[in-house]
Amino acid sequence: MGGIIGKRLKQAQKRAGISSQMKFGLTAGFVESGLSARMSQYFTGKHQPDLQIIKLLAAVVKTPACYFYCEDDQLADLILKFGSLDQAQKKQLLAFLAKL
Amino acid sequence: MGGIIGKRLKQAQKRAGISSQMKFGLTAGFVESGLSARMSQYFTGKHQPDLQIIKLLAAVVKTPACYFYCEDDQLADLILKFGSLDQAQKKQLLAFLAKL
DNA sequence: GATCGATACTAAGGAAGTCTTAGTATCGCG
DNA sequence: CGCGATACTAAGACTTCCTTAGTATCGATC
Repeated sequence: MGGIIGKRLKQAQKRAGISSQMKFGLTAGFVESGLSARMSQYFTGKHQPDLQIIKLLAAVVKTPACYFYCEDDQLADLILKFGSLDQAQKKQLLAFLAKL
Repeated sequence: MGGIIGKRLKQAQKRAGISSQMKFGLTAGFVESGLSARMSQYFTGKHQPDLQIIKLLAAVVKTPACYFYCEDDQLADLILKFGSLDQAQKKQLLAFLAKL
């Protein structure tokens, strides 16, 4: 029941090799006091961080912010991979897509 | 000033050929009273709708919800087009991406 | 096995945001 | 002009998040 944001946060943290929710938040620049509770609330889906907060977390794991709102696993995968392409590859991909 | 969500809402409304913010919201199932103000606040970026609300609006314009959080225009375009592919085409696309 | 630190989580109130109400301004049209 | 439709804004009601305080679990160390 964690909600999609929590699920994606969990995946992103694991992928980036961050050892705890706390470190995830600290690296994003959040103040330490009460952070454990806050992060937990995001991960469990109790509360929803707004886009500004998601952007800070997304930057830590070098992932497009919209990834955290994506319910479709295939599309999430696409967003992830797109984020790690260089500009030439992005053009190739969009060209391929146009011909489908 | 408008924020990315407002910008994407505007684009999506235009693309879907919806004549007003009000109709956009009504089709999404929101109650009529005060809706004009609400929609305007979303469009101008004064207030941020949460993901549940974005999902209802996204369904109206047949667009993945994460599109509305996407700041990169290229990626937004990719998300849009991905949403209109059939399953076979999606597989082709992901296969192409794997070979990049 | 007891203790300690680190981690994840929850409850409850204070803080900050959204939603509703009410109203303004603009535009096109009869 | 007068009217309806549209987009927008201000301010309070209302809802949600953030902070404080505390619980529970797990490993490691003694």
